[in-house]
Amino acid sequence: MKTKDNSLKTLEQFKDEQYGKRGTSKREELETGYENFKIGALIHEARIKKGMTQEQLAIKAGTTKSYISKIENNIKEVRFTTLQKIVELGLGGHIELSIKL
Amino acid sequence: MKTKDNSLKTLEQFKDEQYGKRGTSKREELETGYENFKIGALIHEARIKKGMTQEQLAIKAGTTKSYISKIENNIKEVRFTTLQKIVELGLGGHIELSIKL
DNA sequence: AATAAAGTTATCCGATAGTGCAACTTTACG
DNA sequence: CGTAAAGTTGCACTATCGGATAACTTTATT
Repeated sequence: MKTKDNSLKTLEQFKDEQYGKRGTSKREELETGYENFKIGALIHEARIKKGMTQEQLAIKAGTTKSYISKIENNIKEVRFTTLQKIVELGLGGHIELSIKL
Repeated sequence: MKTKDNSLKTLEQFKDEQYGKRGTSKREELETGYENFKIGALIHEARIKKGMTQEQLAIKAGTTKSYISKIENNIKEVRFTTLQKIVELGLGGHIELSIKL
């Protein structure tokens, strides 16, 4: 459970909660890395917007709720096709991706 | 060199761009994006637009040209963070990704 | 035609994505 | 409060990504 009132978090709030409390210095990694956190935060945000639980999303996407949790918290890396599977099958949406040069 | 159609530069054209004129880059407006896409084609197109070889891209991105080739031909799956690494470090660009519900 | 650059393909193998189960914690709600 | 739903975490396991190297084919240039 993320919020008490069903409202969406900002990305900063999400980062604070997920990475600020552990004591591990993953925070610096967030700022200088490849912005991996965006994936988990994006999926989380999209799922909440659809009003789905992790388990509902997992079943639709053909995976497990534990895996969804790990992805949303950036514990596991995601293969790109897996990301597409979760978004398209699970959330009923689609990914728009562009490479800006 | 893959084909002799217009999408690929000759070696001389490439050298002109890379080592010749170091003036203002006119590539900033380049963008490669799809909704229904094969990730390999996306990377390939972006690489050609930057006038880079697979090997140059590989070195910049911290990988090998054989891996770049396999990705462009959709032989290997790509981890999302690897995709970011290739685009940001290798191509000097960035990914814009959004989930449409 | 010869040579070199660019790209493809093959193979090995350590690292890790992803599965599945289960126990645990946190939150929601009567 | 007590219960259940939602979410988190851990562990063992399998599939495969991805690094490294090298041989090979295709294309470009002289």
